[in-house]
This record gives sequence, structure tokens and C-alpha cells, in this order.
Amino acid sequence: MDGVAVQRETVALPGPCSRIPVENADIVRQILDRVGDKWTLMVIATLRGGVMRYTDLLRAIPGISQRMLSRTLAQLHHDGLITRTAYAEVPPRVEYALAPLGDSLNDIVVSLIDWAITHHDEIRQHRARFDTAGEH
Amino acid sequence: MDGVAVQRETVALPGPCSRIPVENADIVRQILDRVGDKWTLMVIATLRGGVMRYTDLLRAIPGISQRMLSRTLAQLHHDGLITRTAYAEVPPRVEYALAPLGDSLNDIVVSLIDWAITHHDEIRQHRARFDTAGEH
DNA sequence: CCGCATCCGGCGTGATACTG
DNA sequence: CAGTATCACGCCGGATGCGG
Repeated sequence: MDGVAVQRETVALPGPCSRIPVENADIVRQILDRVGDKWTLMVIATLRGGVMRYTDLLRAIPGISQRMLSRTLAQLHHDGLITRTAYAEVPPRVEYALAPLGDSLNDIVVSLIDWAITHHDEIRQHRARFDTAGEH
Repeated sequence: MDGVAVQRETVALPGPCSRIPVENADIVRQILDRVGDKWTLMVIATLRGGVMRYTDLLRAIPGISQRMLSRTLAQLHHDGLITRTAYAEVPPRVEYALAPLGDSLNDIVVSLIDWAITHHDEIRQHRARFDTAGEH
């Protein structure tokens, strides 16, 4: 029902793309489904500190459950963003680290963390003002 | 199996934090709870195109439901990331646009989109290889 | 007519307990 | 220590309805 001619050539890789073509929106959505959920970015951000073990991550990321950590790590490993090294020892030891692909997200994650820390007060204030204002 | 552990030291990167202190982890998590869910970044990314109406966003973001769009928009407005302008007309018209706070996310969003477009093939290949390899 | 709140069904999520 | 199995809850999505 759209009937619009789609510009297929608009890839716009060099520099900031000014607009998202409809077909890229789908790609972006798929990726954001992976890296854009709450825990994935937290795990990647935490792994910036270096090689980490399962329980280290569990402690380093407040609020995450074992289930979601396992799931997230498996998915990140599955997508090639992190490496998983299991040592057949007793006690068992599994180390996780950023793979090159995950490392390429590093700058973005840092920026996002930066943004979060910089603006979270502003957001809180905005939200508070909103609450007091429109409490009807 | 893999068996190769990646040597990775704590590299200082541009920005205040090269590592995430535990206390900041909580802040980051809170922000990522807001901004890191599937739809929020998609909405922000889509709004980069300029002022948009509700149904425009609905069409521009494939897969989103009316419910989630309303919710996401309300939250973004609530947090001060976007502006909402309702015109008391017939037919009614509601326009959404990025507020300065949301606009400050622009660069990050663009980077993320760029990353998504650049690496989604790589991720797919990794995933496919993983599937064929360890189908156990 | 558009925007969006509400109601219900399904699934993902989270806490606990258990296994290797 | 690392991860899975189980179950109950809550959130997501689709349809409906109403207000402006």
C-alpha cells in the first residue's frame, strides 16, 4: 500500500547518514535487536575492562540474572562479538573477552556510557519536572 | 574449540571513563534501560529525518506496534528527549521531533547505525558459521 | 479520520534449585 | 564455578474502542 519507489542506492556509509532508507531500517532494527537490548551493551561495556569470568560479570553487572547473562554471553559469542575460553580444570574456569568485532563497538559503547553519565541528571530532572507538572 | 585467549589490557580511550566503576554501572544500566531497548533507539534514529507524525513513525519503523510506539514516544517525551506537539484540529495531528537532549544522542545513534550497516554481514556470517560448525 | 488507552493471549524474563 | 531446568510473573503485541 506504500507504492513508493525505494532508493536502493542510498547506502551512505561515509560519514553520518542523514536519513535512514526503509530497507536499512530493517537491518538496523535487526542489529538493534541484538546489541540494543539492555544487557548486551552492559556486558560489552563491562568486558572493556579486559578478560572476565562468568561470576565476575555477574557481580559487575548489577541486576542481571544468571539466565540472562548466560543467554547474552551465548548470543554475543554466537554473533562473534566476544570470545569464550573454557579451561577443562577443576574448578572450571571460563573466560570471556571482546573479539575484534565486539571491540569495534568499543568507541560507540564508550560514547554511550559517556552520554549516560553526562545526561542522566538532566533526564532525571526532566522526568521529575514532568511528574510534578502534569500530575493532573 | 577455540582455545585462544585474547590478550586485552585496559586501554585508555577518549572520554572520562576508561573503565566502568561499579557505581557508574548502576547509572549506565538505568540509562540503558531507557535508551537501550529495541525501539527507543529506532525511534530516535528515525526522528533524525526531522519532524514526524505518529503514523509516519509507525510506517517508518517496521515491526513496531502502536502500543510500543505510543509507550516509547511517551517515555522519550517524559525524559525530555523529544518534543510532542499536538494540534487540536480535524483530523488531529501530533508531531514529534528531537529535543536538544535527544539531539545530543544523534552522533551516537549515527555511529550505531553505521556500525550496524557495516558489520551486519560479518555478524550473519559468524552466526552461520557457528550454526554449521557446532550444530552438535 | 488520527492518535492512543485498554483488554486479553502468548512469550520472554527473572528467582530459585539443581547438575557437571 | 559455570551453566541449565522449572515455574510464575510481567511485559509485548493485536484488536478494539473512544476522544478530539
